[in-house]
Amino acid sequence: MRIGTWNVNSLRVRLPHLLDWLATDPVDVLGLQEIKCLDEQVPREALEAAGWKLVTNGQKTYNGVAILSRLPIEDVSRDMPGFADEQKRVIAATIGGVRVVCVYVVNGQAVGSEKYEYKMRWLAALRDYVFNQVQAHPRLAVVGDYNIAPAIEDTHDPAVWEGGILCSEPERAHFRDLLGLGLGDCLALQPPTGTRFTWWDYRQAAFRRDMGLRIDHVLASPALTSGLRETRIHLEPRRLEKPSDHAPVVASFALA
DNA sequence: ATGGTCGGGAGCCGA
Repeated sequence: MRIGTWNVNSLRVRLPHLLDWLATDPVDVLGLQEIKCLDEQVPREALEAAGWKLVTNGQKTYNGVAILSRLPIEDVSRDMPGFADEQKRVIAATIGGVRVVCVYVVNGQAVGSEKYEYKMRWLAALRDYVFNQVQAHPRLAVVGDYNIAPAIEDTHDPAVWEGGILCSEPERAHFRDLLGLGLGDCLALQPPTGTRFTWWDYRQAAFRRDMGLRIDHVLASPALTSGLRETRIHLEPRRLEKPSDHAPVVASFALA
C-alpha cells in the first residue's frame, strides 16, 4: 500500500493538478491539507468520477483536511477528541486494515507569538491522540504537513532557519515525542537521492534554487515500516504553473 | 528598491 500526503493549498484551485497527478497512479491513500473550503464546496464529483473515495473535514477559507482512497474508507473520525479546536486540522480513517491519520499542524507564525503557544498546545494534544492511536491500531500511518523541520539538514540554510519558526527546539522536541511513541519517519529512514525538501516558499524563486524545508512527513508504525519499500518526494506537481507550495510525499509499504 | 507570492474573498489575514 502506498500512503501519501500533500498540502494542496486550496483543493478547488489545485483540482486540475491533483487529478493529473493521480492519473499517473502515484498513490493508494492520500492525506490532503489546506483544502480551504467547506465540505459542501469540495469538488467531490470530479474526484469520484476519477475513481476516488473521499472524506473531508472542511473549513471556510483556512485549514481543512481530507483523505482520498481507491479502497473503501471506514471508521472516519474528525478532529482530536477532548481537544476543543475551531480549526479543522485532523481527519482519520481505516483503509485496507491500516489506520490513516491526516494532520495539518499549526504553523505558529513566530516563536513566542500567540499562534506559537497554540501550536505547542496543539502538538501536546496530538501526542496524546497519537498515543491512543498507536495502542488501538498496529498498522498506523500519521501523515501530513507538520510545519516542523525535524533536524538541521531539513532546511536549506541553517543561518536563516535554526531556532526560528518551524525549526525551534520545542517544536522539534514535540516531533521527537511522536517518534518516541514508536513511529518511524519514512523519509528519514530512506533519504532521497535528490532534494530532501517538501516545501518551498512562493517568493524569491525558492523552488528553482531549492531553498526549501522538509516539513511534510509520513510517520508509520513498525508493522508498516518493516515493509517500507520506498519513500518519494514527487516534484512534478511543484514544477507546474500556479502550483501548491508543497510537494506530495509518498511511502510504499509491503503489507504482510 | 527594506519588498519579493500565493489563496480566499473583499480588507487584509494567514502561510
